[in-house]
Amino acid sequence: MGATKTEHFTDHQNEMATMAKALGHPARIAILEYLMTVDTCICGDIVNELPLAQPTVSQHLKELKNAGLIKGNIEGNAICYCIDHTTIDHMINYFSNMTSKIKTKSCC
Amino acid sequence: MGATKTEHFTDHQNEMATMAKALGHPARIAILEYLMTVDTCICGDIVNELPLAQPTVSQHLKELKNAGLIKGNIEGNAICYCIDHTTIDHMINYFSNMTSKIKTKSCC
DNA sequence: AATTTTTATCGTAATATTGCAATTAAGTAA
DNA sequence: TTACTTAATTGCAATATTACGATAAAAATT
Repeated sequence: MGATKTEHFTDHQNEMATMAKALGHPARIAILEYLMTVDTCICGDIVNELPLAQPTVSQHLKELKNAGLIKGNIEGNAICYCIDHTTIDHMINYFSNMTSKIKTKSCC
Repeated sequence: MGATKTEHFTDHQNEMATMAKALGHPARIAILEYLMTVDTCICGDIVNELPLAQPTVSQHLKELKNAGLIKGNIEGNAICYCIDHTTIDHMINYFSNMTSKIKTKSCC
């Protein structure tokens, strides 16, 4: 035991959980916010923006990439990172539509 | 090592990461979706809705509560759960505002 | 009072995450 | 070719998460 029982939940629930999990670390929130603020893809210097060692940042970038939230492109010996609009929009829509889906009256 | 270095990030980044982390499991996505669909607070039967044992569900509910996403009220020998609109709205707004903050052009 | 119902907590095993030093890989520059 | 730069990978220790059986706590029912 110890592993998440993904097979018992819908694809959509697993997909949203995967994206939320990827953002479930302040460093990865910081990376995403940084990628959002720059007006072009950024090559490299994410490491200098974060208070973490290079291997640690590399690992966080990998997780964001695995979750589909960012993309990485090889450019010479550097790598150009940017937001993956398709997946991010998918996640944003999920949360944006939440308000209209909440039918619960506050009773607690 | 192994613990998240929260002290290096802003309060807001940590707060968003905490909420995202709480939703980073399909069972907790499922719980939240269930609480959203019912038009009143639900007493108990969340366990019957999920393919997980009662202690496991109780643990997931605790994490959602710790993240501030849901509230629980004692009602006799049962507990009435419902969405915490204040925090959920906070999270929803964060993601809703993302679209306008993304200045990056797709270049990858 | 004894039983049942409902939910939380404890204890524990399996697995996953976080962080980084050391190293590797792969391109660039000298 | 020999450095230098940039980023990924490996290996490992510390910590956290996931899951559930067993048990406890607390109110309701009999």
